[in-house]
Amino acid sequence: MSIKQVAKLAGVSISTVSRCLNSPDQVKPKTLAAVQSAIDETGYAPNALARNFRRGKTGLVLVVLQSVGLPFWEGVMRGINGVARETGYSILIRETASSQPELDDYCKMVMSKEADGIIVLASPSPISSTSSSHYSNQARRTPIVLGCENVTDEMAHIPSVRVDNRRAASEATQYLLQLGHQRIGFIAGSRGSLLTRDRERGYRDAMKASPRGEHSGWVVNGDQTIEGARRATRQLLSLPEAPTAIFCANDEMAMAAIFEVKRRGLRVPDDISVVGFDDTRYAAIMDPPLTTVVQPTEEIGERTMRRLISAIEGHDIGEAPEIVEHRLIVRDSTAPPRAGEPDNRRGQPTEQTV
Amino acid sequence: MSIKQVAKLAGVSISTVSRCLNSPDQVKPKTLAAVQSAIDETGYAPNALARNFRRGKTGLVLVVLQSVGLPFWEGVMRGINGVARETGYSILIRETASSQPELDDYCKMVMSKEADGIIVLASPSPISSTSSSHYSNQARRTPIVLGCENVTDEMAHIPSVRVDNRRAASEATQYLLQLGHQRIGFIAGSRGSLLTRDRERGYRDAMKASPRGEHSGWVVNGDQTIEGARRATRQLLSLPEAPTAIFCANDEMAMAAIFEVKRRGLRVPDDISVVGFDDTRYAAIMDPPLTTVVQPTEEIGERTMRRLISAIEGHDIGEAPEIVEHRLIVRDSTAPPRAGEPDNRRGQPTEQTV
DNA sequence: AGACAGAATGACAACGTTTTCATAACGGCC
DNA sequence: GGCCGTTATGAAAACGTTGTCATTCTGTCT
Repeated sequence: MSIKQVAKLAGVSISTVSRCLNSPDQVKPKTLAAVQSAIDETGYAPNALARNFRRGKTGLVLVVLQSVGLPFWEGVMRGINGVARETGYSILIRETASSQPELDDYCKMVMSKEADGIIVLASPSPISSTSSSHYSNQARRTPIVLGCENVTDEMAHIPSVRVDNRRAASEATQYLLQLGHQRIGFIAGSRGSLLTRDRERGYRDAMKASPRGEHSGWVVNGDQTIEGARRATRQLLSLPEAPTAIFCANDEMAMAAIFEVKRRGLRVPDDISVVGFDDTRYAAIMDPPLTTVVQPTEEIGERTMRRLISAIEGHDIGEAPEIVEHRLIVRDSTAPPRAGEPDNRRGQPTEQTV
Repeated sequence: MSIKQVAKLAGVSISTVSRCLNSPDQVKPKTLAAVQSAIDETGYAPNALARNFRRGKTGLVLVVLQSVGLPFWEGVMRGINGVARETGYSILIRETASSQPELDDYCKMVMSKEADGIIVLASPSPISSTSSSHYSNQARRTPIVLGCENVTDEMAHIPSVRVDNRRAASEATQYLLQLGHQRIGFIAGSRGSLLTRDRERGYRDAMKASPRGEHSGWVVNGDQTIEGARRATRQLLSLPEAPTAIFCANDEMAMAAIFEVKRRGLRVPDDISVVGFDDTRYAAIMDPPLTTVVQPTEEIGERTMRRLISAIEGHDIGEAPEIVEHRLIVRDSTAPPRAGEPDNRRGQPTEQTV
């Protein structure tokens, strides 16, 4: 079942068989047919291991994400996969959820030819504080692109494809301000992530520009989790002057926020408006359907992958982020604040606080 | 940066360097140290391509799933990943969402040494009608395990790890019957999938065993999609005698069903009870929190992976499915039917029907 | 000291491709 | 028919590792 048997059976040399597979136009039709039938007869399948070894390429792209199963990545992965199929790459997945290796470890996988390049979609702690210089050296030579820049500061110089998180968040906040909200809370994601910090900055930009100025007390850490966002929401709702609107750094936390708001007996959007970020597949069928910032996820995936491939092929792709367009999609989770101030102590939780 | 340079620098042969890496105890401490420092100096990283080629193993497991981003697979993938890390395998992802290759194509990837084995988590059209015999031959030699058996009939004999979908669905239906519901609708998944058919069978088992007998008209195809489930729900709600409870083949469709029920102005569970299947990460924070069947997803992932590895190592793993325990978790989306029949024409849609 | 067992190391083949280079076949032209 | 320019094919090296086998070294025992 190696190329040698096929060659013998077809009565040609192994070079010819190889040529039949890789550049059939260089071989005479008659021999091509002979080889083809020998291949059919033996059921020969080229050994990818040998080929890749010889070529010095794995044909693999390492995709690092927090966890499979987070709806946001659906579109991004679709984009990546589309380009992968088109270009012959396969996708190696590594989840950071359980263990949290450093970026260096991923770069080593490229050095040791376990993959040709890296796409980082999420990485809670991608880099140790001690090895940052080493990392830089390593990463500079390694084809690597960030999708959505959901990463920490130290990686800020690595090429990325993403929306302008800061502007998007600013616009979403402005939208709430225009509706008439003045007390707007922000539920941030995980501490380390640039993406989250950018969104927080956008929120602050908009708040600062508003007549009421900045309300730094209204930024609460939701920790990028459902539980964290619920906790954050409870915090916001128990403030002496509770916000009339909550902007969440992603849809999942918005879902959690809405859940908590309702548990207090408050209504969305009547008592509290909620805005999310991402427009995941469930945003439109939530109750109420969620006003949120939509990112062109598939495009992000595609462009991330193309940029990475370009880097793998040795081109200089620079450091500048590629910015794609976002858009605020208004659904039913937002409304002007009520004339009378919402009384956030009115409702009782319908369930024990976890 | 190959083993040769290291050998030269350390003043030893390449065999010794190789031994230092693979069985350090067979080499004298002094030479080990010399080699180690040579490795450090050169920054040498073993070429995985060459090693795998030599060993004839890819160290890769192909995981086929419908789409990254579907919450259900989160736990399963975590289980798979845990075992993978422990055993040194990496995970190759292939999504069937966009293109739908046949199972044969995946088997070919194993034959051509692109992966060592296959885990099928979902596959809408895994096998062409024409090549089933060929497939069987191929698949019988190929290490392959199904997780959750979300697959078509022709693959029924392939080893799998899953819950007893039929019994689980039957029990969930029985629960609704015990609550007092008589008219219970079922929203099925995609046509081809065994898993879905098993759940439907379980539903029918329970309905047949109940005094009211079977109501085959109440099985509607939800197509495993949000849109499909919404359509199915609308269908059920416009029946002359609309059901007072709806059992959905998965949580996502249950979310969609609840959304449609509410759009009609009906309440869950007051007017209509809804039961899901899977207990995804959003089930508990839906409005109302969803009564659903929970599967031990992480355990499924783990056992699937272990079974596959066993097959890869040449052991006979048989054909019998490994069954893991399910459990109905009751939340707030289910309640006894109201004394008075719900009037399902009362409410008006609050939004255009899509 | 010599011999010998055992440990440590080295030389080299092998894995299955691709690719370069040289050779052989081919076809057209004088 | 011989010559030449193409085109088609074959021989062999190379990719970097592992593993087998033979060899050398080390230390211990007589």
